[in-house]
Amino acid sequence: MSLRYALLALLTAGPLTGYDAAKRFGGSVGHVWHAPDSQIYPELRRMQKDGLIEGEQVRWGPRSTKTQYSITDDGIAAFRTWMNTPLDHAPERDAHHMQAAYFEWADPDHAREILHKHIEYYTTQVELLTAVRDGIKAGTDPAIVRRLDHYPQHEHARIIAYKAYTYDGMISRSKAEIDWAVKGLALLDEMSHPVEPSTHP
Amino acid sequence: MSLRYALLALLTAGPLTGYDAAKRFGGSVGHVWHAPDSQIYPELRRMQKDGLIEGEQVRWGPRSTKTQYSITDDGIAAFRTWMNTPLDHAPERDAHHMQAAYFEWADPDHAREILHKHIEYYTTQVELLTAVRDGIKAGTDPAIVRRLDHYPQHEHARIIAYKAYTYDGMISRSKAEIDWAVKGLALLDEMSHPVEPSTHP
DNA sequence: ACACACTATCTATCGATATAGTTATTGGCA
DNA sequence: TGCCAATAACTATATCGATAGATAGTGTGT
Repeated sequence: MSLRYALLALLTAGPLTGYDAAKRFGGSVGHVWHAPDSQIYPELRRMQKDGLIEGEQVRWGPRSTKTQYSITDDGIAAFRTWMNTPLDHAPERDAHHMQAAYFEWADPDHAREILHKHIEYYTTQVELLTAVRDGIKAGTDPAIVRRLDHYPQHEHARIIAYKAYTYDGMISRSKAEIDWAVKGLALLDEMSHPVEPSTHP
Repeated sequence: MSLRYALLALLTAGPLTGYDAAKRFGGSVGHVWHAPDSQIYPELRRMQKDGLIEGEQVRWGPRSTKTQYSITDDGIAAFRTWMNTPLDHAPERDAHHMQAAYFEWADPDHAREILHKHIEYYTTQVELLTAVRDGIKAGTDPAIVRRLDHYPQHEHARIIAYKAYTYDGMISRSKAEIDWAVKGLALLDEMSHPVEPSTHP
């Protein structure tokens, strides 16, 4: 169900084609919510059927059209309702942490490689997320620019603050993953080469 | 595919029925990997068909039997291979952070409730995870006791250390979620009631 | 003898995701 | 003019996962 609300959220910043939405989910918004186009097109049609959005054929070059979707009043109401509803917490399903729990089954070098990949991945994430957050705060991120255009000045600070807040959370989480993996490398060292006997008197 | 390896991991500590596995995923192991029984029974049959596990009919009371599965050599090899393989990182899909990004659409009181629920959930998680981790370290957790029984003494320290390490990671993550939500409450306060004009001279 | 909670297994269905395509058009560049 | 990347839209398939059941035997207590 969340894809639906992710799409409604995008549409509160103005009309989009399915292709536009797919691009967003592949770009900056995709760091919080990702979806492939094969999910987006059918979902948009379902949402139109449910009256949450309207599709309009707009010109695309001289001899073709594309479908541009706009949020309806019903869509806005549904989005507002969802925004006021606490979400359930999905049961954990974390393959990376599960794998680490059984490192005694891995070669130490492979375990190290696994943790290095983890660090690498989240280091990239931190960079990407930080860039997006800074772009949001500076008002240069294209998505936020487009959004602010649709809202009065006095709401801009709030809109920016909540988005930056979300990205701050994602950044903290990524940094926590890096810290965890670094600790794991130390643990692997500790468990691999035997402890030197103490030379204390 | 990860359910398969989660099941193999469980089976490296001894044979299990589908019901046993379902109980584990509902219990302490379930904090890292959860699966409903409706997924477990068919997956076990597929794994048997693939030669990773063997099923044996064992007596259950005077007039019934149950199927107990044991890991095969092929299963051990497959698990070891997986344990040496870095996993892909799934694209983000975080409804809670996404929702927070659009808090300007929520009533401030509802947004606060949402964050309070978040704090409540992860506070419970921290308690549960800490209890499990301490039980692992103390060697009282039933799952770890059963596992250690199957392995020589000199491996016990490693087995315990990696499992405690995993739970430490989950605990840190849960605490990070709590911190994030607490910051969110402060932000909501800041954004809701207007800043008093400074009375500085 | 019966109630009842627990153990054990299995099925059906729906929606969500991942993967991998196909088809066609546009707009810019060589 | 022809090529090509990007745009646009859609399809097909498979697996995953959530939810809600059905069915039946076991062990305990009354």
